[in-house]
Amino acid sequence: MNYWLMKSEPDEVSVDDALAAPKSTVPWTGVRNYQARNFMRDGMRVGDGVLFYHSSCAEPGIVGIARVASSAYPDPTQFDRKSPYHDPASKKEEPRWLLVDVQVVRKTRNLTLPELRADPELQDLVVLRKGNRLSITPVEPKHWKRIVKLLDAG
DNA sequence: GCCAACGTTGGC
DNA sequence: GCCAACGTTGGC
Repeated sequence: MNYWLMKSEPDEVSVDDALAAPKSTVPWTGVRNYQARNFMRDGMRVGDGVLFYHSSCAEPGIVGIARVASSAYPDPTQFDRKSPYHDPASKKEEPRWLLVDVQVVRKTRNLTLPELRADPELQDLVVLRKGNRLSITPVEPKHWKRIVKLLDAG
């Protein structure tokens, strides 16, 4: 079992939006970065733990615990001309972009970015690295445990 | 809105 | 294959 942190802009899909969806599950559309795609394609398994992170918002931070709910499959928005994620270079028979379904297990308090940065045990969390822009990053088990502990501590 | 950091594109 | 120009991310 692996662990991941996945960023979503709450203006697009917030943790509340995901909770309100059928089975609290949303397709993780719009990933257009090869490294992030490869994590979904090659690294993720159903049941993997996911930290649901809100980015590009007033208070960035971890706002929920989720799980990987499907294996990787083609992201339909790449073929949708009206979608901002449309990729005219991608072919149906050879899709360039993939996604997984993500199921929210529980909403948590917002464990904010400053709190994460302030924790000595999370110094080398991938998402905290300078210049990191990847929307999907692996999370080490020790970091997962620490973060869950911080979330439970309220 | 600014801008640092990084990824992608395309001319050569 | 190099690398300058450009585009995007995302915190502030």
